[in-house]
Amino acid sequence: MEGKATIQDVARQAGVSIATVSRVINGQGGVRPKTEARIVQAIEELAYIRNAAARTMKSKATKTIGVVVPDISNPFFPLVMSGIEEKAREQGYIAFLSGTKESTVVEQNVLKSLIERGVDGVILTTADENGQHLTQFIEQDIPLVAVDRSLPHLEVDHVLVDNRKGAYQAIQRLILQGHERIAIICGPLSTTPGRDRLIGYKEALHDFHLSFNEAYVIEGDFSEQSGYDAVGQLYVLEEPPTAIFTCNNLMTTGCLKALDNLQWKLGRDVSVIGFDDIDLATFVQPKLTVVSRPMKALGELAFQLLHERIEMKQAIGKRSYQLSPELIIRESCMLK
Amino acid sequence: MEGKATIQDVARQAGVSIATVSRVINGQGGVRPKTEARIVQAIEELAYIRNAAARTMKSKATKTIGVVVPDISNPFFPLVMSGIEEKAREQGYIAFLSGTKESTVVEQNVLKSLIERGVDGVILTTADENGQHLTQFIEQDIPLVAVDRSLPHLEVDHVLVDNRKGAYQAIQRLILQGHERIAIICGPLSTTPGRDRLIGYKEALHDFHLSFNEAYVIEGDFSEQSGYDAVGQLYVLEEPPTAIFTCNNLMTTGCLKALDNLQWKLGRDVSVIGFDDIDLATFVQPKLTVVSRPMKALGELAFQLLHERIEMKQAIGKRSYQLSPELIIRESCMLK
DNA sequence: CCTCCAAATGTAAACGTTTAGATTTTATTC
DNA sequence: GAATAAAATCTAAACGTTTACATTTGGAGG
Repeated sequence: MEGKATIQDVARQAGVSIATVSRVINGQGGVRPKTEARIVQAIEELAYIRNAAARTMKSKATKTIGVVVPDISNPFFPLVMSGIEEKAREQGYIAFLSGTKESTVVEQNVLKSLIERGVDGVILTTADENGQHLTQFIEQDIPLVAVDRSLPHLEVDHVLVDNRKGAYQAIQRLILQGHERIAIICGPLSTTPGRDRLIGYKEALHDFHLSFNEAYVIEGDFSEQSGYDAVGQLYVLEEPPTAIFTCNNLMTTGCLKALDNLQWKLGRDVSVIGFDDIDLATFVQPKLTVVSRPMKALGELAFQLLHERIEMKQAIGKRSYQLSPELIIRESCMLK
Repeated sequence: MEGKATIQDVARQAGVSIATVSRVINGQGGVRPKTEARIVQAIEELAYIRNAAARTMKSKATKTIGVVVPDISNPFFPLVMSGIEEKAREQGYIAFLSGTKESTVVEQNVLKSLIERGVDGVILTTADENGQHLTQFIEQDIPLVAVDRSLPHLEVDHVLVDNRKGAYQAIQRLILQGHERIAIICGPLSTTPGRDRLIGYKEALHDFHLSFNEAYVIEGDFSEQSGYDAVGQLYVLEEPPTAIFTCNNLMTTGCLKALDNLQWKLGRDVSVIGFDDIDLATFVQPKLTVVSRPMKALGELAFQLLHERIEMKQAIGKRSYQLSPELIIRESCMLK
């Protein structure tokens, strides 16, 4: 009774050959009901569980995917992950989750480790959009779906948020409320989301004939600290902005902390619109107006695309989706 | 140049046998530098990546673990996961993450799926502490570590938080501030954390000679909604409590929303202490006093224990850790 | 009670590694 | 330069499946 039972053990116990057992396990039919019953019983008696490694050796597939994100503890990713994981489970897949801490090198190692383990596909929010570190990965042609951050040089599926539009909507709102000095705390311009949200900002200013002022653009790095620091910089300007648009959840958090610290009153002295609808948004007073991304849907769609690619092996062209963010209007922007 | 390169291909290219290649790959030494160089070159030329499935067939180990939690989108778990994942990566492990949606059946399926894939160990926050659904799993004797929720009937390592103490500290604080009508919105009494926090509450009342009042105990289910509803029940009491202790992050969120709705002023009409230091805590006005759990440390310790068990195969006794929570005093409890 | 055919079952090779044990090569000593 | 020991390398057998192909079995029809 030692070590895990194998298909051999089951075959012996049921008095049949391993081929027959295999057929039962895989539900391929062509087995006499009486025989099948014996086999099923043997399986239960021995608590037999099939060995995926051996199975993989023949069939290649592992029914396993990898999910690689820059930062597991950023609330955005667990929400995306939950969408992925749920859909994956429905299809009999199971997902590795790895964080890269925004490091290209770690990302490369993680991907290698995933390839070794034979994942059928990978969903990636890359730490480095230029994507040169991914060549090794691409060579293996394992299906890859980019989420949230694009890989412009790679022929892979994309699931992105329409960042330009989200930012545009936010700025438009602020402008319509009479603001003219609008600052943006944007993400690293080396990333698509960072760049696109800035573009949306500029487009809105342009469309409404407001002038663009360098001083109102602070480039953060998506961290809470950078949001905090940015507010400090804006506050000491000769003409501080009357409205601030923060480009991700963490920087929003930092921004709000800084405002609180500086006694720069949210909703009275300064209007704020944040990116991403975090818990926090409805708890600050006044409640925060935000651009909300459909995070779970992002994950679900990403898995669906990946799954399609895994199933049909023929090459299909690169597909790009841009889900629309939604402006959720609360109370943090006052009329000017 | 098609299909992934195998150790065979490398051997042919380098003009050696597969055994020698294997030795190089695994850094076992006993290979002439010149030979090794040829092999390394061949590996690079062919972009060879070793096949974990085949390797697993011989060595058993997969350098893979499973992490199973009730709810991926509850911020608590990603934080634990980040601790696990980081330590795991350092040791060359990679982790599956699965959510069970608090369902025993899903949990069972997920675990089976993990066993099939040969995980070396599992870190589990179970949906059902009685643990009967885990017998199949235990039979396989795969190392298992229980995190946050205990499995009292199972001989497995535990990494818990001292919930009793955390609750005690919170209630003690409230009592010392002069409160006598203190409510608790606790978790399901079928779970250890649910029960233990209630026990801590009772102990504190007892030690300070306050009488215990059934009406001030509301059993929630750890969901935001249940926290919200609980406050409703407390509010309509003839003698509403002057302080509320909420037993997890989601219920705290629900509680705060309800207070806001009812215009039951936090920190003025009612004091609140929450469990878990969520972002939100520093954003409500007044800032929330909380019992804070060391979530990342929880994950790190869990992996460490698991790793130890995986390494040394000899049976070691069951180990239990209780990490201490910390009372972080802010402004949400006023003197009575 | 044969024949014969389809259905059921069995046999054996392959998947890509690791590794014990056999064999070859190299270096050392006289 | 032969003998020998040590080092390097090779051969081949597993590991637990799946699956093409071979073989057996059970009945229907005569």
